[in-house]
Amino acid sequence: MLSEKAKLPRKTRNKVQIFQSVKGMSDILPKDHNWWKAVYDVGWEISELHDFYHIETPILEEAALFERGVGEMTDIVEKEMYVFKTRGGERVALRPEGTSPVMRSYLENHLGYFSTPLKVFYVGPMFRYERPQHGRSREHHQWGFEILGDGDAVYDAQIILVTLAFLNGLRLKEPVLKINTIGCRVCRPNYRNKLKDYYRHKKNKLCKDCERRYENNIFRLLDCKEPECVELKKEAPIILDYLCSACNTHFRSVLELIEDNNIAYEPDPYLARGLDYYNRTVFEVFSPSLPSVSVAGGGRYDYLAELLGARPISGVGVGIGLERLIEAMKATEGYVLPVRPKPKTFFIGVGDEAKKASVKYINQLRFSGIQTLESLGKKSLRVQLKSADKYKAKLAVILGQREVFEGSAIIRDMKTGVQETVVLDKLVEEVKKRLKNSHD
RNA sequence: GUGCCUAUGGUGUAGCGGCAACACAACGCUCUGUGGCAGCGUUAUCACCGGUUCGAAUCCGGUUAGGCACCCCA
Repeated sequence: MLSEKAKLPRKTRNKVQIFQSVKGMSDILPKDHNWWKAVYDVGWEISELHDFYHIETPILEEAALFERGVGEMTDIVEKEMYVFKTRGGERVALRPEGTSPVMRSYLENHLGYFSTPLKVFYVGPMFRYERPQHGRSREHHQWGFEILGDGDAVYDAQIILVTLAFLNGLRLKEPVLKINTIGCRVCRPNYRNKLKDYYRHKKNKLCKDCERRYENNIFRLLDCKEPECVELKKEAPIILDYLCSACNTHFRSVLELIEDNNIAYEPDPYLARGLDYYNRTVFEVFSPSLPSVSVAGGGRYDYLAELLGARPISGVGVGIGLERLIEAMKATEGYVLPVRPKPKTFFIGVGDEAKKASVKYINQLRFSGIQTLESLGKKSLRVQLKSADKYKAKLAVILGQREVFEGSAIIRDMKTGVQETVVLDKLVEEVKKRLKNSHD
């Protein structure tokens, strides 16, 4: 439990305490405007191209939804979920992941009637009470794609394709797709037994953590990095040899489909996922510019609906970590954002009368779809022009007392310094004309 | 939850027991109707509390916060 005593904020100024964001949560700042805009713009465009529809579920859900869906024994639910009681006594949780809420909504709103399979995407914050670290915080944002209502391998492939299309649309270089299958409830227990058999007499050679994993989560033992465990792993049975024929066929189909689309992938027989609802296909995507953590992870979850107490409904989906994605974009050498900013117009008003008129004409320009900046709080023409330069405006409109009196305005091309006087009432079309002629 | 490291203007750093310095950013002025340059100015009781000392940003202890690794994950 957290201490009841309020913790002192770190920063103090003249003995006044300054608040800071709670541990592990950070602000998305104006300086990153273009990065987030690129992600949202590309995300929406790709989603529509791939026939995914928007869905948003509440950030708060009944805690039991995740306990049953994600699994009570998983780390996410056991030690990372924000759970609390509301004033009315309901036990709720900040969502740690997006798939269970989407399935809840599917069942509650009978979304199968909208289309089968249902293809949806969502974007929003997820919360996990973890120790913050590089690439990991207590609040992060995910873009998710889900396909519900059909278990065919073509949908596993489509989830992977839309994920890579998203990354490609953002010009993320050479994403690495790691893929595996974890079988189903027929073949997975079978494989688990084989693994137990293999390690039974080697337990004493494993590292401390893996001794524990042998009992709790034997699959995790396979991606341990301790040298002795890596050595033992070499001879360990791999799941591909123990798949039932249905799972085997399914996995082969998925691989064939992504090969047909020229997607490079790395089979990773040790890839597992930490959520109970997954079966068959699991995958993760890495960026070479951010190799330590995955930017996306997903898989098939044909058991989720049953775990939630409904009839079986197949599903497959992916979560893309947006902070990690943006970090990977930033870390890519020579990276260029895919969205081109529109040319901006800077409006300068000098003198009280002109300032008043400026507000009106700025509003007209904006109404016509022209991004218009200003720093009317500043007095002199020189200083306002300086701002125009700083914000890299394409054009500056100058309105002084003289112009207001004459019913005119000056349009200045910020690059060439060429100025023209135009009729004030035709300002919008004159500005439009000059923006259209520009090539950048 | 375990271990390790760090804390000086808005940002990045210097100072290593004796006057808190530099670069960049922001804002202002030189310059009241014309930007990019230049000069000047403003922005820090050195995270907090306590100890050692004639003297502490500097050494010691505690607190808080942040970072990194493990666990796990987007």
